[in-house]
Amino acid sequence: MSTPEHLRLDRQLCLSVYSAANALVRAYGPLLRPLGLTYPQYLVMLALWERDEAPVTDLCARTRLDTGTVTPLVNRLAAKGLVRKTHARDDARVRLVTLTTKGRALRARAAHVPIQMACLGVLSAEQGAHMKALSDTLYQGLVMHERLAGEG
Amino acid sequence: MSTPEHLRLDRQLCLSVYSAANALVRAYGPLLRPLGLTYPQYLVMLALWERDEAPVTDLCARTRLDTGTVTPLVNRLAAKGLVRKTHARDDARVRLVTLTTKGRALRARAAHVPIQMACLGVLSAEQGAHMKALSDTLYQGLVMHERLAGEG
DNA sequence: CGACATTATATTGCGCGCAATATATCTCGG
DNA sequence: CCGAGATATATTGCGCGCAATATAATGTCG
Repeated sequence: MSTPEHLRLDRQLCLSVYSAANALVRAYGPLLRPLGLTYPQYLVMLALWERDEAPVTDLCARTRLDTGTVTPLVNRLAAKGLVRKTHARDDARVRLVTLTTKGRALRARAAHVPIQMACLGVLSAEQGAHMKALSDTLYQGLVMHERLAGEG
Repeated sequence: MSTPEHLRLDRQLCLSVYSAANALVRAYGPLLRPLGLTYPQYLVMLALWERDEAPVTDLCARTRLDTGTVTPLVNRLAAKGLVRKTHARDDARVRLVTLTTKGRALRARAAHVPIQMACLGVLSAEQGAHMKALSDTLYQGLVMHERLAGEG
């Protein structure tokens, strides 16, 4: 018997999104390797380049990564001398992640990265914008769903 | 000084796609765990449910995973008794991955998975179709780009 | 004040993604 | 037939994703 429509691999939205995301991360590789960063590390650095200092939880929220990923990742950034971890004065639980001079300096060398990626020219500006909007909708819808399931 | 537009985290298409893909895989978790499958394992099973037997390379191509991922993954599927590995008669290099009876039987229990996912209702049918088209375009463009870079 | 939930972070274990490398086996030109 | 590439698969090492768990500090409410 033949495969029902909905089980066909080429019909799965998830495979398309999954493989596109993986290919995207691979595409960043050649641009980030010279900077000594992986793609998720780059996300955290982007967050810090916007604000020199942030609690781990804040980095998790803005990069959409989880604490199990961010804690060791930040330790690796610290080992490279790009960030430092300090204690917040008002709340002994929170660890502030702070850019070092070296970490701040890396921003200049990273400035070309988004530009180069855009220049791969795989999607037009409108396609990119549309894809971003749909991805954000999907992300937020799924996260919402997780929350609901988590309570019930 | 403030962050230039193109370095702003909330402007990155890649973060949107990346986090959407991760959320999608997480969303499959509760549906696949009862079947004893991870999401990439599910992709390989989908490929095999379409055709009982396939060389590893063929599975890689259809699931868009690479050999370093698929080889140990298939070994885990074999350990669960869902597949078997045999030798092709005509070419001693290729290993055929074959569904076992147990693996074939699992298809019935997986039939509801795509339906349940669709019923999360995060994207409309048109949005889903559009997102799939854009994702495939992005994937194929990036893979094309990898190939070109790989040669030069 | 003291039990108890909540919050911030860290840790562990397993599977995956990927680059790099290794090892057969095949193909093809000479 | 022989040797140079090409092809199919496997292996290794590291970083990440995530669920589950642990630990400590904070907040809250009786």
